[in-house]
Amino acid sequence: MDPRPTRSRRKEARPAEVLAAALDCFAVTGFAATRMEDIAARAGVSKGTVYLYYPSKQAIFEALVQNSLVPRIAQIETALAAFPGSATDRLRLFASVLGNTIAEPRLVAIPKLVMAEAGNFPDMARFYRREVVGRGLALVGGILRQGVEAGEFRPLDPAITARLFMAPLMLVAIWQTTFAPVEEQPIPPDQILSQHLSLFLASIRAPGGSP
Amino acid sequence: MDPRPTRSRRKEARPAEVLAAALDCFAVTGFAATRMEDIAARAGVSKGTVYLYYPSKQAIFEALVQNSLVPRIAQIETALAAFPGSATDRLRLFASVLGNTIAEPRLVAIPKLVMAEAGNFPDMARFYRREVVGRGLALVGGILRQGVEAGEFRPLDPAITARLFMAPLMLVAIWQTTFAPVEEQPIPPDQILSQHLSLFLASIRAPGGSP
DNA sequence: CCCTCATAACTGACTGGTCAGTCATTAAAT
DNA sequence: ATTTAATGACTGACCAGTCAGTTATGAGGG
Repeated sequence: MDPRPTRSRRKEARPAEVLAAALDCFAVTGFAATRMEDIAARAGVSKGTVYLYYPSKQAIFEALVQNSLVPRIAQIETALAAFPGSATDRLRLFASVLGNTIAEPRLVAIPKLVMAEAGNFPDMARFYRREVVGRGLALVGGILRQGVEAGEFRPLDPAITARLFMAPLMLVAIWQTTFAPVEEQPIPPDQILSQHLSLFLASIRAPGGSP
Repeated sequence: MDPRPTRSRRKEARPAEVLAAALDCFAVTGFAATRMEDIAARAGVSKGTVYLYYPSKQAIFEALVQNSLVPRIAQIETALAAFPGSATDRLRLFASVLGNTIAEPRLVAIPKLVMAEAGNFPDMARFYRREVVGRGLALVGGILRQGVEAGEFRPLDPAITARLFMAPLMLVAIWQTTFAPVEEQPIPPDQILSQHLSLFLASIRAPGGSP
């Protein structure tokens, strides 16, 4: 009579489902204000089941950070390693891949959570700083250094300039998840990003370079 | 015998003291994880006294946002109105005043809190968007428009470019309060900001302008 | 093919602790 | 003596985490 069983046994699928549900909840209410029952309900499961796969709320948070962003960074790293173009083209590629990531509010929620909870979970902040931010800055810094050596960019400090390159990307990400629901006349993110790319590239281009 | 009275009655000073204490607590543990007793203790007062002046924890949060940043923005607005220089100089002034604000971790904590709690308190997000972010962007946009009209900057979209100007300022602010305690070899914020100013101004300067 | 039975995935009522907010009492100030 | 700022023990709600009990599943036996 009942078409679908009220209970199902799917040991393999649960962890990922729980993580996805937790991310949805954390993204709108934050870490502290999210109840384990909320996560369970959204995952279509009871609270006890959540504890079968994760020993605590903090463990879910940690798994979330490790699962979602580190693979994404690794993917960008390999894409860039396989891409032989000029430094300018590689910066464009980086910005476009990261721009796509930023368009997913669920992924952007994670850095926001890390920032908000850095005081409560300093180990996670350290992990995130090293494995996500550090690797991202290293990638951009490497491209900048390559461009300077090739005479494509004027001399500049790669570490500082990498941060300046990333800043508008971060800002757009944060904006999307903080003020977008409240915005009256939103500006499309890609307009901001393409304007950023053209201003930024113009400002670091070596004097003798082609337009 | 007791040098200082265990109780003192200072109706006037309490609200500000409570706000200052609350800001300190929120800054390190976030809104949800801060207990009213923590705030009271840091203000040198009992929990009941806090409730004499603020009806709830959320009310403290709201008062904090209204008290700390709106005056600061107003102050920048009047400073700029009284400052007659070129658009370039006015941008420099804006950046330097905001740079000083950013150097105070206690003030930077507020936007971080607003971002983290935007989902729980959408009214506060709206207020902050309008009274702080909106006014800041309007100021920068106005300067940019003035510069374009004066032939000082090349033609550009003031709304978009204002956001690009603000991005590194925001990034430095967030960085200072998130990763700085975790950083091995920190980069001084003013190095980032001065590099940003020189790159940004170079990229928007009109072709015929002076170096 | 149907019917145990064993296994373990799953459930949700319960516990223990925490904390926002209250209020009867205390004491400073005038 | 009166007023009112200040106190802190108390209450009621809420929730992370537990565990005794329930049920899906599939193996083995008839």
